[in-house]
Amino acid sequence: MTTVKKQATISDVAERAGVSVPTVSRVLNQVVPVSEKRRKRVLAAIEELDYRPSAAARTLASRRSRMLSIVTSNTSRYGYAETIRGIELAARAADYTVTISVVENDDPEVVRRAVTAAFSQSPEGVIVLTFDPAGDATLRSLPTSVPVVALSGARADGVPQVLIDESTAAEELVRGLLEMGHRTVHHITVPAVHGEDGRTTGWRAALQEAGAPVPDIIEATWDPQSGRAVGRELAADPQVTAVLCGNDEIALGLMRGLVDGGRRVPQDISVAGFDDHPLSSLWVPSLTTVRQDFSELGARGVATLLAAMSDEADAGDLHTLRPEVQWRESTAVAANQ
Amino acid sequence: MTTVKKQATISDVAERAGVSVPTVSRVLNQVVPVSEKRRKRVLAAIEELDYRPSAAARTLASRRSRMLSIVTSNTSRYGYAETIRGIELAARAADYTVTISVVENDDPEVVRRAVTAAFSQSPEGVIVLTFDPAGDATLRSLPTSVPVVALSGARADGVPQVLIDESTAAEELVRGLLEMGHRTVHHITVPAVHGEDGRTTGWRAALQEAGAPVPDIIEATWDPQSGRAVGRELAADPQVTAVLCGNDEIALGLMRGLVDGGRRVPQDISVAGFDDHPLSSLWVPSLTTVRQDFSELGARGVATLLAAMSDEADAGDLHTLRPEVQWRESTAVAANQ
DNA sequence: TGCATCTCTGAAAGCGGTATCATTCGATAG
DNA sequence: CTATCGAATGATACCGCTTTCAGAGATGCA
Repeated sequence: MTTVKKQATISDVAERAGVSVPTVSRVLNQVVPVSEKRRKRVLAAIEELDYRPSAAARTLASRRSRMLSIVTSNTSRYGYAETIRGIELAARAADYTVTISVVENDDPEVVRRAVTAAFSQSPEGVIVLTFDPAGDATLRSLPTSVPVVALSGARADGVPQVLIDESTAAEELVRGLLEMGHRTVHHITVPAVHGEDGRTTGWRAALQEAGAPVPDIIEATWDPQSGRAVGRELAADPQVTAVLCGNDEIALGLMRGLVDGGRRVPQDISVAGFDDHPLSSLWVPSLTTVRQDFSELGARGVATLLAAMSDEADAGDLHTLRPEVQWRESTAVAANQ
Repeated sequence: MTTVKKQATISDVAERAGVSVPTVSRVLNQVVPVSEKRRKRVLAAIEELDYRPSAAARTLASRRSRMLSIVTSNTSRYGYAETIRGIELAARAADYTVTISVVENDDPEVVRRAVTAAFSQSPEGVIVLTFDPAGDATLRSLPTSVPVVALSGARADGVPQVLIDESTAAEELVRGLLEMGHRTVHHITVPAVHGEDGRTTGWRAALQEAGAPVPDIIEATWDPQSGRAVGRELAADPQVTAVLCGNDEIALGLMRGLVDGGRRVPQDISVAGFDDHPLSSLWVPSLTTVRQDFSELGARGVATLLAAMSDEADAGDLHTLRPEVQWRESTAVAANQ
């Protein structure tokens, strides 16, 4: 079985180096100067004993956990995973450790447990991914004992926030599609926050501005297979010539469903997604989509949170990221009927 | 700015409930009985003060952090993300919190920093994802002060391990392809652990067993675009009629590259992947691949680690998961030439 | 050389819990 | 009513580190 040898403590190091415990602490935290002579001895002792400070003891004594907590409903889906990666990178650069707590859905009890888990480590700040109802519900039930930042695609009140301006990008996409001769653009959504997400808002605005009909919204789940099911249905509807999807995974599923139903993309139907999933440019046809810089979103989230933690930010703060439309093969001029 | 009110401590609760501090601790940990009367008072006080125990203080006093640490080179790629999700779920069920530390590559300094980060929280156990060289290097430089489990696609020595038996599945895949009339099967790998991964071993074994030629291995990176580049090259080589890829993302990239080069899948060339990425069944054509249950891998990893933590496991332990071949549209009988 | 002024260092007191152990309480038996 | 014993409770001592705070050395200037 694994050999277990006891971890050295700060007093082991102090003893070995022939200095007091606080002196070791000082060389560790390098804020108060320590004479070169002792400093070297301490460093050597640390090396020899393979000493690693106990984060728990540090947290307790300093009342600073150097931890940030992420609350999210999902860790493996592309946009979430990339955002989390961005957060973890930025946090590490600022010398913070990140813990993740997962809220599967917006059930109050589930939310409560996730919040408790998030706070059990006494984080100095919390980042909530409000891409969906679960994140949204969490945001509303967070204690106010610690600074919070929301990362999202739609506005939320009372909390500093980094927002991806999905709405403008969606408008651009829809406008482009209309210019290609499509009578209107259908829209498939993923379950959104309370109210409406920016993609939907932009989509509707662009249609109305152009005087185009606004079709009923089609609701899908987060599972790409649900896009396929929708695709099979839409394949039968000759009215549909262009579809904007809430994310790329749904779009890819949709394309497959359309093919299942005997339609061709983009000759018969144009399809656009949202996110620029790493596989979307490899699809046949490659997918027109909106590139969102999720890891940048995460990094900005951390920056905003650190600002809030040092009182340099407030609840009104709003940082906006401009996503970028990528026109690719899955969209084309409308067929002459 | 965000309102900050001070967190209640255990002695606030004790005072409010009119009991001693240890009594509060006992109702919290419910291991020693407490009279119903006091118990109720304590619970009420906890509720009223919105008290949440400090994990740091607990860790320090009990020498049990209730933390598990994952070391991984990647958090957003499919297989990794799913495994991490499985770990997090299983850990939570066992009342453990999970921290992740990322090793970007196998540079010794990078590895050292990741190890330090992983250990700073005094985890009670560590899970290493040894899917690649970075994870592998980490495993070799981990201190032995804490139980470790490796999650992997190839054998590693001296550590309890959960292994996906890729080799058998790869053999099955190659054998199937040969039976479809392909002269041989080419193989594209992703950067592997030292030595060879199970996919490659199984691939070679099946070819040799059938007396088929064993082509040179083609090396790709973890980036799906590298698969596309390979595809464009292979499209020009008439010898190539079947390709086994190290993972689905490469396979999807490859298919795109083949299409770019004017070849059809599966009519001209059969392609198979590894992982059963959620999008692989939606591709056109849908991808033949090997379904790996990553979240089960994570769950088993936690189970094994918990066993090791209670001395019920040892370094020789090896649990094996049998993945399952999924035959889909991207593979077909060889064209008559 | 003497004294004020900085620097650097160590002693001591916690941070918020848990573990140990002695004590008290309450119920039962005699 | 008292003796007895187990169950419930509280006092006390840390866990490993940081944070005062005061003292010891080193340095500068008169």
